[in-house]
This record gives sequence, structure tokens and C-alpha cells, in this order.
Amino acid sequence: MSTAVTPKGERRRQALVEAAADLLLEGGFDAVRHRSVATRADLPLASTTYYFESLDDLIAKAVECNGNRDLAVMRSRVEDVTHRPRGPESTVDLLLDLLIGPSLISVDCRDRLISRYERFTACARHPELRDVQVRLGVQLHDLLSEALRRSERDVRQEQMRRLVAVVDGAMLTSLGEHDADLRTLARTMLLDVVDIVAPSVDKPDHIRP
Amino acid sequence: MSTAVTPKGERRRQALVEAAADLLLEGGFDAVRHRSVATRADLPLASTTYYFESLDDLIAKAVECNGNRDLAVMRSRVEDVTHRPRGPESTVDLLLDLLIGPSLISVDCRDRLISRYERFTACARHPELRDVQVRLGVQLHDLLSEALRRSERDVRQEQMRRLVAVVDGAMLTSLGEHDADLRTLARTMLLDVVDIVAPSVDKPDHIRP
Amino acid sequence: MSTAVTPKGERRRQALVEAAADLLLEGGFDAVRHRSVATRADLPLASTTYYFESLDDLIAKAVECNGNRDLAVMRSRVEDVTHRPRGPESTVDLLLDLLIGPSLISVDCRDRLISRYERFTACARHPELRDVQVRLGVQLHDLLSEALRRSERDVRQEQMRRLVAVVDGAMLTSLGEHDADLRTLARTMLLDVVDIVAPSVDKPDHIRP
Amino acid sequence: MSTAVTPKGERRRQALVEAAADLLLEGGFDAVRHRSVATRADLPLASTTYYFESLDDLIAKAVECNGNRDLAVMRSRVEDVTHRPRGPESTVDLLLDLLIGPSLISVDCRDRLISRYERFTACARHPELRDVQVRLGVQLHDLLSEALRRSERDVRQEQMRRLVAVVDGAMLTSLGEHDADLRTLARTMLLDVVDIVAPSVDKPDHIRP
DNA sequence: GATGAATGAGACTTCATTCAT
DNA sequence: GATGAATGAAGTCTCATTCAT
Repeated sequence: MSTAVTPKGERRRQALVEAAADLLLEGGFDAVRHRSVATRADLPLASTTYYFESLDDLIAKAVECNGNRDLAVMRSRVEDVTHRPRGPESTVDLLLDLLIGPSLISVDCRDRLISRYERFTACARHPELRDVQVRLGVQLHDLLSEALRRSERDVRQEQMRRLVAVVDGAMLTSLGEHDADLRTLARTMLLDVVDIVAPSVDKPDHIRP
Repeated sequence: MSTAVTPKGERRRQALVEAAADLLLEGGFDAVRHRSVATRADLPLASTTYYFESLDDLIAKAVECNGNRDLAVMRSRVEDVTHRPRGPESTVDLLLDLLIGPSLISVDCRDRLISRYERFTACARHPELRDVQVRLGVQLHDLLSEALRRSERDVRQEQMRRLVAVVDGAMLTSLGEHDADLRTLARTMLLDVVDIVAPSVDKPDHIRP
Repeated sequence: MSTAVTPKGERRRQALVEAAADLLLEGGFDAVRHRSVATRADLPLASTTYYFESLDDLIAKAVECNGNRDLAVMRSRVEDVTHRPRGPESTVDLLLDLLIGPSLISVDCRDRLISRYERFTACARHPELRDVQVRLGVQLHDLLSEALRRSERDVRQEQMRRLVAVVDGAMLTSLGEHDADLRTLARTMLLDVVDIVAPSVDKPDHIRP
Repeated sequence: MSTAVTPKGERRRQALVEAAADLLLEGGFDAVRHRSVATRADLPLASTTYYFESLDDLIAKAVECNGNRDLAVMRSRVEDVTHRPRGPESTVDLLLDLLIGPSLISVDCRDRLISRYERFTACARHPELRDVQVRLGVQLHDLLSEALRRSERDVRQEQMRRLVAVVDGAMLTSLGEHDADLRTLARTMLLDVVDIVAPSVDKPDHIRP
């Protein structure tokens, strides 16, 4: 009883959000139903409508939850960032470590990635999700800035956005491929860009004389 | 009756696919239902299960149809490609003209774009869609190669893929933003990359003296 | 097989309407639910939405059905009308026989009456019921005209409407009373009016010299 | 604290009854729900079950409340009754002024009327409402008697009941019509009756020489 | 006394699919 | 071959009421 006690209601609400987030991760938006969420959280069906105005509301919360989980995972990875070797290749790997993770062996990891991109496309048809998404985007970029600063790389915001876009584009493409090794694919593509961009990534002072 | 006549059945099947594709475009996957498709095609409800094994089957065909439509639109744009001015900026605009279109005024155009990215993420959960997607990807790249060749730009396959990835990543990001001007956003980002990549894209010696 | 065969679907639809009409009669509007109707008609739940656009649609049909039943009952009573004795009292009884029935012993008969007046008030909040109600009103008045003509009474339209209004008002009032004998109450009130009106009811030529 | 202070509980109970009465007026019986009443009264949901045995109990109180409001409105109209001109037409208008009001422009006024007749029919299915209704009926007739006495018209109880029945019947009928002008309709019908009944209503000798 | 929390029952409706014709 | 008819399963959501505090 040393930690601040979360009121029971809030705990249940959170349990529902997390159940919904899990389902979202595992089965996409179609898997998030009142029934499935309630069952997963081991709570009565009616609790899903008691704690949330509508299913869309619950889904929005689940989306936010997954976004925050995504960020939390990345944040934990930032801890290990300092004192890395320099060089373009290392910068690329650093970025991939943060955005994608060390490898994609676990299904869970792949699901998290898929869900991330489903989140983007969902925003197109569901404007109510955009606020969440924008907030998550800001945090992501702060986090990446922090990571690059820690590793003493001087990468500008714009460069960073561009590199992230390349990763996103690469991931997106590979979602449509059979047995794609997402990380390797993104890595190749990223290196390809960075190869040329490199001077500005790791040695900013050399780029424009 | 010696000429190639599409049998009535085949015509109907196609009508259903196109109706489904329209719905997919306008309302996403959730909008494609047996009923809605039949109504849109002005055909009996049962024809949707008669001509297709299941709804998923019909959806797969609709996805393919929309992919082909996407390609057709781009193909028609390739016609106007020749004799363009050179320079990185023009290359970027060329690419955007092909991938996104001259502008995004019409809702229809925005829908086509959204649908394109929904297609990618859908593949992640529905492996049966990947074959189609791979085939479409190949054709897209052939088409882009052709376009660049026509405009006498010497861009390598890998560079092209990378630039497409940037566009895709940029588009994806902007789907999650309010009132995003998709084309301008992609353009800025692309120019940002190309600016540096430029040497290898169009006559490097002209960019940096 | 000598009668025209009603297609099965139409028979089922009618069965649902009648089940709904029964429930409407017995329990009022609140008693008409998808489930209750389906159960009563011994048909699957989904048939109620298959045959009717919505519950409101089904209710409207049930209302019409009950209205027609009401008219049918009255019509059958008209058969016995001819060769009645004259006199104001007899005119009143004739009207009551038609509108209310010979007595109110049976619950069924009371329900029919209650339902009739619920129909009126329902129209106030549900404009979609008014068309039906207007149509029924016209038929009622034709029927009453016919009845009075048969009994060789020369009552004018306006007089008739007025007398019907008295009956309706009396019935309405007695619905709010305990153990009210609806018919007797209406009779007293009607006689009270007719007493004075009488000359114009049964001896039109005497009323205005 | 010696004066008659309504305890807080009683005030709240009354607030709930009035909220329910408002809803009853505006949306009919279907609009009276625990939730809607609590929200309208700006009181906790549970207070609706705390202060009333059941929803039906609360509804009964709301019905009574609306009945009393109806009477209060009429009572206030009685104030202006004295020194009216005589004649059948004026008697009719007096009655209509009391029962219906000067005009039906406001929605609020129409709602009050609809609710009045819904009250009658509700009694048919809900015997627990009849006590209230009987009490209201007595008060209405006292009030009408008073009004007629004030205006120095010598109308007998039975005549009055009969005239009220005509008004009620006319109103009921017009609820089922499109765009009905309730007051005009009732007026025409009433005049039609009174025209003949007149002798006993106001100075018979003036009507028929 | 009062109420926030909670929920079982049931409301209306959609839909993929089956099947007899 | 084609389709109108039909339905079980499941969807979202409302609501009267109970109960612990």
C-alpha cells in the first residue's frame, strides 16, 4: 500500500482500455468489440458502455494507449543510447533500434509495428483520432531528438523527419510483401539514403562549406 | 458471335468488383458489404455470394481493381511526361505528379490516396492480399522507370524506391494530421532529400559547382 | 385450392402484422417489440426486420391493421341495421352499436376500444401515423353514412361528426374512471345531446320550419 | 425554523416530479426515464429511485403534476371571465378559452394539450393513474362551474359535461389530422352543437323567436 | 440519508451465408 | 445458372434497478 491507490473504477476503466489496446494490436480495429473487450478484461459486457460513451470512444482511448506503449518501448531503448560509435551506419542502426527494435522475431513486435501504421491510416477516415495522433507525433520527435542528442549526433529536425519518413515508407511497403524482413528492408533503404546524406548526419559542419 | 464476347456472367462479376472497389475507395473496408455492393451494382444480393466464394474474396478482387485503377491513372499521366525541364525540383514534381496527381482538390483524389495506404496496411493482416500487392508494386516500378526514362532522367531503381518510400512515408504521416496539404508536405520532404541526393539524381555537377 | 393463393412470404408478413396488432391491442404500443411479435407469430426474430424496414414501420402496419379490424367489426354490424324503429333513442343506440358494440363484457372488446383512442393520441407524437388515421377516418364516416341511410334516417354529415365527437369524448373521459361502464356512460351523454338535437336527427323536416 | 420549511428532501422530490412532468409534456411517456429525469433536474441518477418506489411511481406523480398545472393555467384564465357578453357564441369561446387557451401558436401549448389526452388513454392501461385522473376531473368541473357562474351563465352540470365531451372528442380527432387547427375545429363543432342546444345554454328565448 | 458504481436483461438492427426453387 | 427468401449470430446501446459505502 505504499503506492498511490488508484480508485477501483479507474483501474477497471484502464483494464478495459488495455484489453481493447491488446485486441487492437493483435487483430486490428475489427477485433475491438464491446464483447471481445469485456471478455478479455474479464468484466461484464455493460461495463464497456458504462465507462465509455461509445465504442468509438473506447477505441480512441485504445489507440492512445498503444501509442503511449509504443513510446514507452522506445523511451526504454533510449536509455542504452549513449556512447555509441559514430558513422552513418551506426546512426541508421540507432534510428532503427528506436523505431523498430533490435529484431522482429517476436510476433508481438510485428503486431506493434502493424498497429502503428494502421493507426495512421485509421486517422484518414476517423478524424476524431487525429488529435491523439498529433500528440503522439510530437512526443516521438522529442524522443528522437533526445536520443540523437544523447549520442552526440547533431541531426536537424528536418533531417530527422525525413529519415523517419523513409523508415515509415519502407515499413509500409514491406507490409505488403511476403515474409519481409522489415528491419533489414528498412535498413537497406535507409542506408541508401544516408549514404549520401551521411555528411550532414554525422558531420554537419562539412556539408555546406 | 465470333468476336470475344464477355459472357453475361463475367460482365456481372466485373460490375460487382467495380461496385465493391468504389465503396472501398469511398468508405474503406468497412463499407464493403454484400448488401452495399449489390445495391451499388444494381444486382441481386445473392449474386455477391454466387460469383464470389466469400466477402473476403470479393474484397480481394476489389483491392486489385483499385490497384489497377491507380496504375491506370498514373499511366495516363506518364503520357505527358516527355520534354520536361531538368533539375531536381522538376524530378520531384514529376514523381509527385505521377504518385499523387497534380493537386488534391477533389475528394475523389484524396480517397484514392487514402485507399492506397489502407491497401498496404490491410496486407499486414490479410496475407491473401499480398500477391495482388506485390504484382501491383512491380507494375508501379516499371511504370516509374518508364516515366523517368521518357523524361531522360537517369535515376537508378534503388534511388527510385527510396524516393517512393519518402513520398509514402510523408503521405502516411500527413494522414494523421489535421488539414494536411498532402502534396505540399510530400514535396517539401522530398525536395529536402533530393536536395542532397540530387547529385546522383540529376546531373550532380549542376547542383554543386 | 380454389381461392387465390397468397404467396408464403406475404402470408408471413401478414402473420407478423397481425401478431403486432394483437399485441398493440392487448398491451398498447409498449408491448410491440421485435421479440414479442416474432414469438407471438412463431417466427424467427430476424423475420421482423426482414419483412419491415424498422419497428416503426411494423407498428404503423399494425395500427392500420387494427383500424381495419375495427372497421370490419363495424361493417358486420351494419348488416343488421335495416328496419330499426325510429326515435332519438334508437338512433343513439344504433350509433353506439356501431361505434362501441352491443356491450363491453369481453376484455377483448374493451381492448379494442382503448386501442382506438391510443391510436389517436399516438398520431400526435408520430406524424407518420396520420396518413393511416386519416384514411381510416374517411372509411368510418362512409360506413356511418351508409348505416344511417340503411336505417332510413336522414342525418347530415356534420351532425354525424358531432355525435361521433360526443361518443369519443365520453369514451375518453370514461377511460380515466374506475369501473366505468363505457357504453352506458356514452349513451347517457349522447341521449342528453340528442334529446335536444333530436328533431334534426330523426325528423329533419321539423327542425327548421 | 418555526415557519413551514420544506425539508431539502421534499424540495428535491418535487424537483424530480417537475422534471419528469416537463419531459412527459415534451416527449410523452417514452421520454420519462430515470436518466432523463435526473439530468433535467440536475440531480443524481440514484435520487430518482431513492425518492420514488419505481419509475411508474414517479410517472404517476408527474402525471398528477401536469394535471395540476393544467388546472392552474385554466384557473388563471378564469380570472378574466367576468362581464363577458352573452350569447351562445360567447359561451363557446369562453369554454374554449378555458379548455384550450386563446390560441395554439406556441408549441408549448400544443404539447400541454397532447399530454392531456395522453393522460386519458394512459389511464386505460395503468389503473394506478385513475385516482389522480378522477380527482383532476372533479376539480376541472368545479372550475368550469365557477367560471360559468362568474359569467352569469346558467348552464347545468350535465350540459357542461356534454360540451366538454364535444371539445375532447373534437381535439382527439384533430390529433390524427395533418396541420389541424385544433381550436377552430373544436369551435366549429361546438358551435354546431350549441346552436341547437343553445336554448338551454343561454336564454333560449333569444335564439328562437 | 444519499449516491456513485455497477450490471443483467433486453432493446433495435446488420449481416454473411445458406438453401429451395 | 441465378436468385428471392430466410435466419442465426452478433453487433451497439439503453435502462431499471440494486447495492456498498
